[in-house]
Amino acid sequence: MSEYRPPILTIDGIIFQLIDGQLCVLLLQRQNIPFKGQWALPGGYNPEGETTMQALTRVLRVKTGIDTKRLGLIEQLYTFDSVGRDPRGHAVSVSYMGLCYGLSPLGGKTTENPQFFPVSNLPKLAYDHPDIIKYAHERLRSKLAYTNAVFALLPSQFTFPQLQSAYEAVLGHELDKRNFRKRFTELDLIVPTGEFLREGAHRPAKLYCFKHQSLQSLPRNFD
Amino acid sequence: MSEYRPPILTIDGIIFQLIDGQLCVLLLQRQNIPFKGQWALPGGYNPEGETTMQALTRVLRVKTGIDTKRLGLIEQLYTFDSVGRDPRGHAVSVSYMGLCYGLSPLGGKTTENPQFFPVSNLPKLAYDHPDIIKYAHERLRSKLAYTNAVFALLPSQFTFPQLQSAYEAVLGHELDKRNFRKRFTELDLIVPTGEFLREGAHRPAKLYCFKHQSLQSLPRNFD
DNA sequence: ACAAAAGTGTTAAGAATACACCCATGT
DNA sequence: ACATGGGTGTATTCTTAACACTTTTGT
Repeated sequence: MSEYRPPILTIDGIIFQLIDGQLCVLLLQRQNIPFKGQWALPGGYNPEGETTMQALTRVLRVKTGIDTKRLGLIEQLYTFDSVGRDPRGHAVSVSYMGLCYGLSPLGGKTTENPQFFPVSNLPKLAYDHPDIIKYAHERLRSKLAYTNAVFALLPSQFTFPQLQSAYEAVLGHELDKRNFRKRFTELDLIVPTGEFLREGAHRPAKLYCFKHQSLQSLPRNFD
Repeated sequence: MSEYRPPILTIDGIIFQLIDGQLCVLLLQRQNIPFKGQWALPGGYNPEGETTMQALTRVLRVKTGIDTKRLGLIEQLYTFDSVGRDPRGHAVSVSYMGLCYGLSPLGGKTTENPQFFPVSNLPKLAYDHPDIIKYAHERLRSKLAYTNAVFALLPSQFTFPQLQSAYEAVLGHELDKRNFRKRFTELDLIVPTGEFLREGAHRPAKLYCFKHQSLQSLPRNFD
């Protein structure tokens, strides 16, 4: 087993965020071949001695200025390993899905122009990244349906309309306002903070916060 | 990037089968250090140029005599990558869950004594394999709840009591016979073959087969 | 005739869906 | 006073859950 040679190991991050009621994903513009100039998911090499999670943290920090601690939720998605997926050679990519809120401006001294794009309107993408994003969106949809994962897409205080609009953006269809409020209230996941959000010429909205900022599964599904 | 060194890449298979109404998992007894003599999931190295699925197929064939074509369903589970999980060095393992029926005797000229063990009564296991099996069982449970995955645990012809018992073995609790039959019948996944299974001093059971032997998700959940 | 597992329907409780008006604010 | 989005309840349909006896066979 001494002449054993492993494939290259890489990681990719699919970082979702809601912007203007739209589900968006973080992309950057490649500065090198292959796919120079094209948009791609943030990703990079995973060397020996580093876990995939550590590699992801490093890559996100260096290439996008995002600290993984600012992701409200992060979980391993899938490992993509088609031999031909990277033109440079056999590369196995462990992908992670992350959810965040309010990271739009993207500090960091990066050269790769990181930006969030609406998943409904993506630019031409490098590698098999369109498939990976589709897969991640699918996973996110079901995650939202049977867990409290929305918390990671919202600010610490939020209104019921914001909460509902987060669900609608991810699920891709509208929900009935009264039924949504009734069901979500019964789940007993959120409490009113006592404050209100005033914005515009209309009734202010009650602010709520989640009781727990950790993932838990729900007894019944949203869809 | 020329001095980049990847971790070792390995694959592991979690192969489930029902035996005597119990959910069982395939293990083999290690002949080499580390963990010499202990039971472990079938697994092995994934060299450059081979997909994880190809590596799994090769390893299962060589170590257990099982052809992956005889698995009714196989899907990627998770990638385990704690740096300390293999005492020989940093090894990242892509795991696959497989479901099969009737592979008990295990042909093949193997030296590692492959055997199926009930998940409720496992021997001492090497590595982090107890965690991996727990994770796989959890996934299987939810897979059975919202897809037609049972087909992969049953013979091509089966009775309603066998079908129900497969669910009970995986879910770990009993189901109401009449409700189960009603709901499963409504799903319209199976058709009577016209034959009967006679075994013992009681009424023979109608045999059914699945309309499709491919994974599809169900509108409503079993649990 | 008896033991053993297969097969079959109904009812009641709970969950999901559809639906329309009043409320609080800024201009 | 009016435009804007926030907030609220009920009736109907569908789904789930609980439950007991008859049928067919082998011995």
